[in-house]
Amino acid sequence: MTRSPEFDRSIAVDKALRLFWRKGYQASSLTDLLAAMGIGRSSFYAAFTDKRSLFITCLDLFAQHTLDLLERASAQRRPVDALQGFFEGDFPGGRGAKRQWGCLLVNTVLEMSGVDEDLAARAGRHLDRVQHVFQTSLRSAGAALPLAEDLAAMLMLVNEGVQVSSRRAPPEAEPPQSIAAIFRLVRSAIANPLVPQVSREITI
Amino acid sequence: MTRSPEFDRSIAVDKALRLFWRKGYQASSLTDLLAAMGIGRSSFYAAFTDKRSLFITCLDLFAQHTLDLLERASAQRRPVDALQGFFEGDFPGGRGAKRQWGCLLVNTVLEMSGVDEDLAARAGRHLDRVQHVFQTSLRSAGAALPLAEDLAAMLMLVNEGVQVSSRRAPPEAEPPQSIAAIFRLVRSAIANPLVPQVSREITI
DNA sequence: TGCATACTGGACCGCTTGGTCCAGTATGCA
DNA sequence: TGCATACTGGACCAAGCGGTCCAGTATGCA
Repeated sequence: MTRSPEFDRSIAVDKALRLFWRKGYQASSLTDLLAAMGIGRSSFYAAFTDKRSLFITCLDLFAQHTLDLLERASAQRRPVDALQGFFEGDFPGGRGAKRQWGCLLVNTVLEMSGVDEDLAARAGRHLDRVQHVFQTSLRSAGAALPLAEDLAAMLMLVNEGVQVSSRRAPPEAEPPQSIAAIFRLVRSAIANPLVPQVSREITI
Repeated sequence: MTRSPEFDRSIAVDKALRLFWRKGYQASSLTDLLAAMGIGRSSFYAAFTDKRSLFITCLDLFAQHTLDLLERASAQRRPVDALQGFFEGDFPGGRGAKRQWGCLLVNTVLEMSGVDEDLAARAGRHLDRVQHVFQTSLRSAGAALPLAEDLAAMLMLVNEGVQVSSRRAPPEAEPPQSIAAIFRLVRSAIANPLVPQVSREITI
């Protein structure tokens, strides 16, 4: 009765995700996508409606993978260790994939704001959820609320920055030393909250 | 004899720069560019050869503006204050422009790597020069060499990250509190270099 | 074996893209 | 005033884009 598609949907989505991840939304042409996914045009539109719809699927999938990974890492290690491991390159798609292509969410915010605000906002909402996980980890590591907020926001900036520098480095490069330096700062800020806690209002 | 063009070249380049800055390279179509610059197609190709060539011009110009601004700021204020001011939104194009559209160099690295490696590498080289200025400022603020290197690399990551978060915030938003938090960490690391200086080799 | 189902490959479409070309025209000089 | 210069607007082009359509075919069931 109902024939099943001749390709594995989840594998095809994964292939598409990797292409979008590497080249961005606009630069991934339909022809590129079809070649990467190994399917024909009709099958593509039958299964995924649209290039844009497929991209949204990939975006949501990527965000879910990222959150899952963070959650699993936090369950196994001390919270700050888990965060550091995340920054140093553990990621969906295997170790090193993150450093090679950056974070699809970050890339999308940058590429699509001013071009497709809905896509940019969607990626931004996913990033908010990631930041919230950062904050939770920091709190459970002992950071008080305002400090945890600040540090989470900072890690978010760093996370976004890592993606950029990763794209400038050869794929086999070591994770940047600066990550280790940042986490030294983070640990010392948590261990010794007295120092930096001066007058949020005045400094701003 | 030689007629001068009817448009002001530097103004036209500036208009193009702003468009590229806001929308990115790929999403800025020739039609968009012509409308923004207020010139016709033939004049465009006569004056700038190519869309790509014009983009390179804009990229180099932006980098030069950025370096000039950093240099001027460092001459007027204490080095770390100058850096913080830079991060909080002083920029070519007026205060707020940076936070609104990010850093063209960062945007270009992300958009063009995997698409046009030469453009990405060019933007990356400009970013290296910016990072070198960061490092110089930090050294003159009293940071020893390895610490200055680490902090400069960290600020580079943060710089790149700021661009991303800036695109997610409304244009009139205040500079993120996390920048103030980061500079508190930076100042305390310089003032108290004992704490974080533990075993670079082991941590990596 | 034969039919109905529905998935597939590829021709095709209109549109937009970056880029070329040329006739028209404004300019500066004699 | 008239000419030579060279800049300009807009028609035009091939190529590539995302998306549609249909004939062909492999599948599962009776």
